[in-house]
Amino acid sequence: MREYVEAGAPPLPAAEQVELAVEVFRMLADPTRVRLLWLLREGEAPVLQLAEQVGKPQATVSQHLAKLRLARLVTTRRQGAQVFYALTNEHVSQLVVDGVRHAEHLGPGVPAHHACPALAAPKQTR
Amino acid sequence: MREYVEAGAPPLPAAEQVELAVEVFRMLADPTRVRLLWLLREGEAPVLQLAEQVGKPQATVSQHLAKLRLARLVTTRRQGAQVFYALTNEHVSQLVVDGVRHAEHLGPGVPAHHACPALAAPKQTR
DNA sequence: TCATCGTATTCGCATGCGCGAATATGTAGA
DNA sequence: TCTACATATTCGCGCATGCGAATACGATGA
Repeated sequence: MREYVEAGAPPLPAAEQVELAVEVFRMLADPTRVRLLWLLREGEAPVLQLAEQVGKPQATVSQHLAKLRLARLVTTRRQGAQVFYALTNEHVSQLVVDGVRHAEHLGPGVPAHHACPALAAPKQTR
Repeated sequence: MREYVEAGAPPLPAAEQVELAVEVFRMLADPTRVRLLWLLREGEAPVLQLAEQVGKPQATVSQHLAKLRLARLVTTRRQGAQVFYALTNEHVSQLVVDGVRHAEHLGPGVPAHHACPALAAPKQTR
């Protein structure tokens, strides 16, 4: 059995890419922001509406939206005095959905269903 | 107080689900842990090897692996004095890959001042 | 049993972040 | 102009966390 090939060059991705990915994950590492992004999947919305829907003060939501905007996860559109926020692309939506769906499989007792039909979850190592 | 809105906009997912997803994202919100998970995509590995590959002291890597284990993202297998860590399932791997690939999509120019001292070089002894 | 290696844990420091309260900016309408 | 509304920003507190150094635990072999 051959193991991995270890040389002086590990298969690590570029450092900057890791940093960028971490930046995105850090944005998703907050319940309020996840809820905001989740709501924005339905379409654009102004700040006050989002604030009411997530049950947080307007200033807090504005701060979170600002961070999400800096991280390029959402974009803005002015209409009169209001500012409508929207997801930058569906990739963001996909990440959020995947995270939440993955969470289903991780409960305190891992009671999730298995995608394996007729197989009692053997150890399929990749 | 219920935090559910019945204004035609459906959907905030269950609170516990959001919390679980956030916990997963928080695990991914650290460069060292992302690198560890990335390396584990190649297969299981003991702590010291991982420590050398990510260029961090053994104690630090052990702490991160412990957190990942508590979050159910990795599993352990003893063989003699060593402990081999491995990814729990492919969902984890998928999330990491998606995050990194999404990072590529964002490209350069994320936020503002980003004086990142982060270099994945395994020779940085801080 | 002791000695050694691999791993896990504890401690203290510094940093970053979410939150709330108060305030500033800015945009329309009368 | 002034007024009202929507959003953005600043400040300070409290809490969580990554890191390194030192140490403790655990398993193997002589």
